[in-house]
Amino acid sequence: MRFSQLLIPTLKEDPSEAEVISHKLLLRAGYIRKLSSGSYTYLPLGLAAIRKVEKIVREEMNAAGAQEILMPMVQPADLWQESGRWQVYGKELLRVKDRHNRDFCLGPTHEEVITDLARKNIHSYKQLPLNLYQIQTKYRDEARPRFGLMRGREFIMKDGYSFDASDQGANETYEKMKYAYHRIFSRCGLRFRAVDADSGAIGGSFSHEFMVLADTGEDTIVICKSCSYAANMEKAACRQSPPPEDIRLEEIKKIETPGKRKVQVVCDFLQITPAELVKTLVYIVNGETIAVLLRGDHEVEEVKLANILGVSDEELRLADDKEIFDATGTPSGYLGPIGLQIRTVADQEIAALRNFTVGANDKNFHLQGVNMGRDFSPTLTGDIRKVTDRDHCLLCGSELELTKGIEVGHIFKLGTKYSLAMKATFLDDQGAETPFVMGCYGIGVSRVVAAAIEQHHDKDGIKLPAAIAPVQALLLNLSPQDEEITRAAEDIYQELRSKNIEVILDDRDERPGSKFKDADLIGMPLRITVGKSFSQQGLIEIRQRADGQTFTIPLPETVATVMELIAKTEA
RNA sequence: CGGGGCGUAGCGCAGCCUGGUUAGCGCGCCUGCCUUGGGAGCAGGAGGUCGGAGGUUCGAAUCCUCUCGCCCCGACCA
Repeated sequence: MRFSQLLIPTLKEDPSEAEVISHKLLLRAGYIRKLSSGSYTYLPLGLAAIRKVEKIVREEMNAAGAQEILMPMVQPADLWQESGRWQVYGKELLRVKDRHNRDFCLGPTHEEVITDLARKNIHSYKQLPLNLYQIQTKYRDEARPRFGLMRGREFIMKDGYSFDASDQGANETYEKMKYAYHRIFSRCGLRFRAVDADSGAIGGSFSHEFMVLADTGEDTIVICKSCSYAANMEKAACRQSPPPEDIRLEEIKKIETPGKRKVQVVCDFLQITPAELVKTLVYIVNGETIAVLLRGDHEVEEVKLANILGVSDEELRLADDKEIFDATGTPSGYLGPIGLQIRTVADQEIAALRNFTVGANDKNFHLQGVNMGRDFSPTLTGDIRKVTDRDHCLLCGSELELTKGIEVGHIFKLGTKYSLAMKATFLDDQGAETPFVMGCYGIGVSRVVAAAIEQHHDKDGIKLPAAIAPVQALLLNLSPQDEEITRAAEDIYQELRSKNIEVILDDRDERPGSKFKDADLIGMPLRITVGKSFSQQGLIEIRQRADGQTFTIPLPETVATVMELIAKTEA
């Protein structure tokens, strides 16, 4: 491939629309162009990188026993009505009508289609287990697409679905997929962690997210500094504070705190720390008003709260000031658990507190010396807060670290949610009609490319890992007018091609400076330069993009050296 | 969906507040000369319904109304 004939529209300046580094570089390096908010055209380099990721995904999925298929992107509404998600899925599901006025949607995911496929074609346990996947463009009408390929409306996804005859079989398949995912992201050259995730609304028993570690990540994950524990915020647990020593329980004192409502203000006024105060939040849960007790320095994790209440997190929200007053007769800021007439959920940390401060349920008053159990009893107690970096690992007690991650993969054990809803069954070895036990496994292929750039770049441009770089080498002919140099560059080019080494020859009539700048920007692992040092000393320069290491060698050794360097990065 | 910002040449921007000649600048693009190891230089040139519609005015990129698009924060995100 010749640079002069490829569409690689590089940009000198950052496009104003891009915020995060991967978005800026993908645009500047001519990998992608935007069509409209959240949808992008993949130009030759961008597509080549995506194909590399796809290739790795295919190899590992096939090796794990999965089979590739391709399902329609436009899906009939009746399947979604059958699973119940036509109503539940919300605005993200882009719905369209055909010429007969029948309802369809653009597939954001394919559980319904695959389950329909299975129920129509799999009838016996002898056909199981079955693991199918596809790599396809997905459409989700995102409320707010952002960050280029990171969160688009339209994006390329590998989605896989497994069908097992038993729960145990499904667990084994899940583990196989987990292993395959580790291999896939390792081969892509990514630093990542698999974290425990909340399987929440989807149902099913467990779920892991594969998170690429990067500051621009949209998700917060919790990882242990010394053991392997890792979880996302919704799921992360930590050690409870130790049970208190024998402390004398004080009497309750009512103290006037005029105008002091915010935790920090009350604490400053009373000369205590937020950890010695218990705040009372009010939630509306399916119309019911519920009080939530939490240490002053902690925050609610709504997914955990929803789980303990046995509802979905969409069914709860914070009450506004008027709702609080109507339900409790007290303005917000002075609420407390003592004497409250509504159901109360306490975070488990409060059990470890003694003689703490709460609102008095009386405007401008707080109570000190309060103790749970003696003075009030919550309806429910449990872990309902977000873990902080001051907490300690549930498994080993070491320090925890909060870090940002980009979700590039997510695996779920679905169980029988869809097979039951859609009556997808087979006959087991006893002749009994049994629902499939399912799992589903997603990888954001286009997002992987963006995440890789977030992790691998410098001030000059992209430094994609060799495994997913569009091509392995960029060959610079610095003087297309110079016959000798051009002949040498062409010879190297032909020889590399004959050895099946992917290479782009920069044969453009540009000055050397521009070629070097573009080379750094588009970021191929190896840069091979034929220029002045060749005409003067017969030497070729090979430079590694990743670490800047440079080799100057005689022309005849060039191709062998290139092959050596490529082999080394693959090892 | 709530809050904020921005739409002027392919890209990045100025001009708008305070209306008034042919609407500017840098980069890119085209032609020629020159130059050739880190985005050179000189000369010439092409390229704009100032996002769109309506209004105010003798006159609108500029003021007003509506509308479309894009970006950011939040909500949302199987």
